[in-house]
Amino acid sequence: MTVRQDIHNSDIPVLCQACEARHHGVCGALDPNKLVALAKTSSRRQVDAGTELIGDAEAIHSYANVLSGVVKLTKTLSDGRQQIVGLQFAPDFFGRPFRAESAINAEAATRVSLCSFPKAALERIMKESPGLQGRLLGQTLKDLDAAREWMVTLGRKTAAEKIASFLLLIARNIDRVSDPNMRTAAFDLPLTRNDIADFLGLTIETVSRQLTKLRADGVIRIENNRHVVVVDISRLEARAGS
Amino acid sequence: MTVRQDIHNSDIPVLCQACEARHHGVCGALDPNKLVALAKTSSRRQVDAGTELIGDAEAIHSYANVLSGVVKLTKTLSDGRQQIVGLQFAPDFFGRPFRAESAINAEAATRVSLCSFPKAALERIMKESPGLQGRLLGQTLKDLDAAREWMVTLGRKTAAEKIASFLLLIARNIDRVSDPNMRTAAFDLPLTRNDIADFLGLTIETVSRQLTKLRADGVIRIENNRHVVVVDISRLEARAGS
DNA sequence: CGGGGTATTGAGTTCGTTCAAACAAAGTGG
DNA sequence: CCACTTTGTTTGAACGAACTCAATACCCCG
Repeated sequence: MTVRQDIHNSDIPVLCQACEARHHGVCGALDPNKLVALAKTSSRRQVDAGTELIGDAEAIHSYANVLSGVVKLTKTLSDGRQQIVGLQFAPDFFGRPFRAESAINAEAATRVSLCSFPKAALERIMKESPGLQGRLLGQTLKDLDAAREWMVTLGRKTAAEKIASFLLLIARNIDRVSDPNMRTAAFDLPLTRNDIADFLGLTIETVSRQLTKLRADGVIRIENNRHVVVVDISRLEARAGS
Repeated sequence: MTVRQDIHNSDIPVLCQACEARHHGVCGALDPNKLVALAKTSSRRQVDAGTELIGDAEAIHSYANVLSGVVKLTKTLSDGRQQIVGLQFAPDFFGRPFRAESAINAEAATRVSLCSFPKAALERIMKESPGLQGRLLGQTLKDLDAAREWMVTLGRKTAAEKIASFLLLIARNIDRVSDPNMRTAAFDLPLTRNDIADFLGLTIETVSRQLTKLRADGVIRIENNRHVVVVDISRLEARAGS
């Protein structure tokens, strides 16, 4: 990708010029001055799948934009039962404003690249840029909508419908099938069977059986356990129980 | 309750003086001038249980503070299966900023009194009062935390644990048992068995059986189907599966 | 080729559901 | 005032979807 060199971009920190978050993420609310200030304290990094980003009941030191990969947010009961309560895809923002402690655990589900900045820096800039607070509210509302949507899936859908809903969620976020005339999709699953089970409130065996059933029915193909080809998206939607 | 007549309160609209939302709710962010402006367009009203406040896919015309009673937020699948995705207690704010359409349905679960204001008025004042946006973000984060907490309940808890978690939620919000040395609680259930089932992702029969079991085990007493006395809160907590 | 993590498949069980009936409280109207 | 509906709740018996436990298969990587 070539970086545009016109006069406007010259004010934008190099780090941010090609960043998706600058257009659709929280950084889009910032003028060049603020962006420079934030970029000074921010740092990009790549982490492997399985890296813990925010520990449950740990102090929160930083916020981050997800630039690529998938971050899973989990909660765990005292006896070890686990539930994934959210997935963050690029260019989502994550972190917990206005709270010293996090009630959830954030972990890289895949290899993830992040742009993170210290809590203090973001909160200072937030005071000066009301637009940033609005973006943050927007992100939070989006997360809330997603959480409530998933509550329906968890509380009222069958195992078969849960799996179909999950595959659609991934297809829409990884393969970006918002286009309704797109008939097919293909992607690598960002989650293991164990993660999928923890996301859907099922066991790994049930997840496996339902995937096998979708494959046997010709709705999907699975290659190497992780790569999924959705043969016909509308057939998958029909099984997701809208 | 007597209204204080000192010089400060004289600037506060009569409607707001005794209002809980002015201290803990979104209105707390407003100075007297802004409060007067908002109060001019706002109106109090009481509605009966079952009244629809926001229809799914309907345009949103107003926001509201819940002053008393309980509002349930529901989502419905195309075949009629329903899930309650949130409960709003006083002095919660509800309504959906930045979106013309609501994806959820809001209905009074009990008799509810509301202080509602038109969408446009709130959004205008929000531009002028950055503190209000912060409060709104705070309310949204609170809702998000509650939703994620409930996702764990829906996805990973047994029917018995779901019922215990539900009773604790109600006890904490209706009877305000935040005090940890409070050993007992009593309240009227704000939801029917049907609502409880829709909140917990269960059937009414399972809800009824689990309540009967808690009663048989001496953890709770039930009077007139609606009034619940929690004999020992810590025993209920032990059954909620933290 | 072997080994370790991950995924699939099978058999039996359990928890919550479904279907059905009885019960209770609160109207409604003759 | 009492039969009769209506609505909400409880209880029972049988069923089934998802779980548990156990064995087998797959895939990557050294």
